[in-house]
Amino acid sequence: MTAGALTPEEAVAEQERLRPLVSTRTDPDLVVRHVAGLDVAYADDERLVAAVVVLDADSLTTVDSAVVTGRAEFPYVPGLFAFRELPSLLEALERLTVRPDLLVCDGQGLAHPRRFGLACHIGVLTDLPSVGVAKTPMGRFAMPGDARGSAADLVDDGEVVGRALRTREGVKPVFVSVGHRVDLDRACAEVLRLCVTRLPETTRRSDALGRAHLR
DNA sequence: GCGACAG
DNA sequence: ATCTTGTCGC
Repeated sequence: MTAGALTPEEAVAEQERLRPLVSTRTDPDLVVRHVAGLDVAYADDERLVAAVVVLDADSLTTVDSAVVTGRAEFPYVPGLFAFRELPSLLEALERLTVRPDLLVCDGQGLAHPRRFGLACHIGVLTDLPSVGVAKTPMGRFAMPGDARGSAADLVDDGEVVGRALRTREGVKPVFVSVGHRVDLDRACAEVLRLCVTRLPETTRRSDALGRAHLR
């Protein structure tokens, strides 16, 4: 037998198996000094580059990074997005020499049809606190105020699954949701302090690093 | 049957 | 995700 890729049905089953392990609680002693940003860049639908950067949360200085080139073993299917990027991202995380206190993922956490987006998945598998920061919403929301820091509930199927967060005055909000071992308020606070422009520096730098390695 | 649907 | 420069506005 070959170690074939999961079928979509098996992937859904895997999400439902792991979902109960997600924690929305923040360790009272959690101090976020090193924050990791995770992102994947694609050369085409096959070749990809997973990039992880670790920043000092106070100075926003890059203190570590890792890059892994790989191949997508799973098609892009909304709701199963994690299965496309997870293997390479986990490998990149293993190559870090600095252990992050928090993971910032490019995508959703609990704001997912089965409440188990990429941020939850990677958080549970690594047992590290994680948050999801998405550029487009997975749910409905009322537009938050114009000031930096304004926020509004992100609601899906009658549940608050995350928050639309204005990270920069007058600019379209981002969508923050809990991944693992952190609460929504703390998640938003951590994301906000990482933002100089609309997107967190963690995602901006991991994105730039990944693209640079496509060549 | 038709639309929705992270990256 | 990716294809893509200059340009309008504060």
